[in-house]
Amino acid sequence: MTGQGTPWVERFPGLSRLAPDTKELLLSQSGLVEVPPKTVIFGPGKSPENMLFLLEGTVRVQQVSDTGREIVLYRIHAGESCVLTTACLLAYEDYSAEGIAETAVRAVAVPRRVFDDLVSRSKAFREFVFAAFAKRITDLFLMVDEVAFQRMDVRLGQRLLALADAAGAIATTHQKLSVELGTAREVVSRQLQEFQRRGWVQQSRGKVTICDRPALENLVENHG
Amino acid sequence: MTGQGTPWVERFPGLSRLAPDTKELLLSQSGLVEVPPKTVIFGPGKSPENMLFLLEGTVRVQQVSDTGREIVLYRIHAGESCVLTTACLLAYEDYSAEGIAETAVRAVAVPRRVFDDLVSRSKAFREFVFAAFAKRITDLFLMVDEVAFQRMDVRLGQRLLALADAAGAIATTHQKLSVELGTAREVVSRQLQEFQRRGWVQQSRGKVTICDRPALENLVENHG
DNA sequence: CGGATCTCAGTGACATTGTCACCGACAGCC
DNA sequence: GGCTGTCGGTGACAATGTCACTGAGATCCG
Repeated sequence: MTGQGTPWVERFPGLSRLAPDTKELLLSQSGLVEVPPKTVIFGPGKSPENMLFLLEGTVRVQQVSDTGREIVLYRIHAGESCVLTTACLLAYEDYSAEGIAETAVRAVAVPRRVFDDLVSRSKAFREFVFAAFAKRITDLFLMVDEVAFQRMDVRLGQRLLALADAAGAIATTHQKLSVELGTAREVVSRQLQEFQRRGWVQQSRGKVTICDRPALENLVENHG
Repeated sequence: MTGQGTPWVERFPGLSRLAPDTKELLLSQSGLVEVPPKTVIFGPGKSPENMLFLLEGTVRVQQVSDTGREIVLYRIHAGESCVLTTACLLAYEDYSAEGIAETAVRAVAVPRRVFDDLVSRSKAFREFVFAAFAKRITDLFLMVDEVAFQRMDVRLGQRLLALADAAGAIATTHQKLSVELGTAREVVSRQLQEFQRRGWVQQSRGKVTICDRPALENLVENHG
């Protein structure tokens, strides 16, 4: 898997510091995988057998409740790894989270055996792995905090700002936004109407456009 | 730290499988710590420098929101380790979780250097560590699910059942129960009144007693 | 003992959010 | 054109969160 040009390990901030022989091992023992958008990469009844390192695209990880409702837990972007989710799934069978390719995804698959070998040999690799775990766990702490204590309008404002492109446009439905926040569609509709009434956003079918970004930012900053 | 009788590593399900020399290393390079109840073991502005393995007692980990509200994230019991929380705190300074000794706690402290050495050398130790991470993360997934989607009466019922002793007694205040669930005291008071009205619990100052355990279990099972 | 003070729990009014049932508007597809 | 599915709007109601206030026990100390 030594591609032309810069090898992929250089694109991972934490991995570029690996020793040359470790990089070589990682490069030679891994394989490239590509999946189309909307592929379910892992989920109930579908465990991954490899650790993935994302080169391109994003993977959305969401929890599906037995009540049928859903909430987005986090996303894995290019330059990040799936190690922790994968590790969880390997250790515990009774999970209910699923990972879905939001875009076309290119990733490097590292077999479990190679992963374990690398953790054993390389201190830099260990630091990469533990940093990924740590980041994920602190993010989940903040997630719990947000879901438990933050007002809906603030959370919606946050997501709109995070999902908007440079022009302030967001191509999504109220339904999808409600899954982002783990709430009901009607709640999103009501909040967006209120935002529109205040002149902060414009709506059309399947699309939301931010008109007054500073106003939304102010809402988020002052959390109410 | 080679105590009399069985060494402490034998009390950890995942560690008893370590190779003899690894156990020896762990035993010789670690120290015993004891802290009184209510000690803040880690928290904002107080990073721990060691990984802890709990021999006795429990540690409560809770998130403190900037709004002043709190929620219990999980507990660490005897036979479990603090590795992941510790790892997080070492990696990220801007956390807002804190760990508090609920009881008197006896624990073994393993320096970071020794921890890293063990991860490098022992496959069994790696499995122990990754299993701990995996368990914690899947638990946090479920926690998010519960906070986002579960009804308050069901969640309160769960906690009452979990916290009650054999006689069904729970020595706690409504305030403390509200922190367990991340809600307001008034909400707990109202729910407990409803439970009492139905004859499921008895209340007195600083104490709740379960009278009809099957009824509560039924509430929890049928989640409504 | 009596009073000051604190914690604990109860209450009502109200705001926010979740649930349910239903409706019409729009887009794609024969 | 009509059929069908998705998308979004609406009103009524239930559940939960917020606020201000109350009194009942516990503790402390004079």
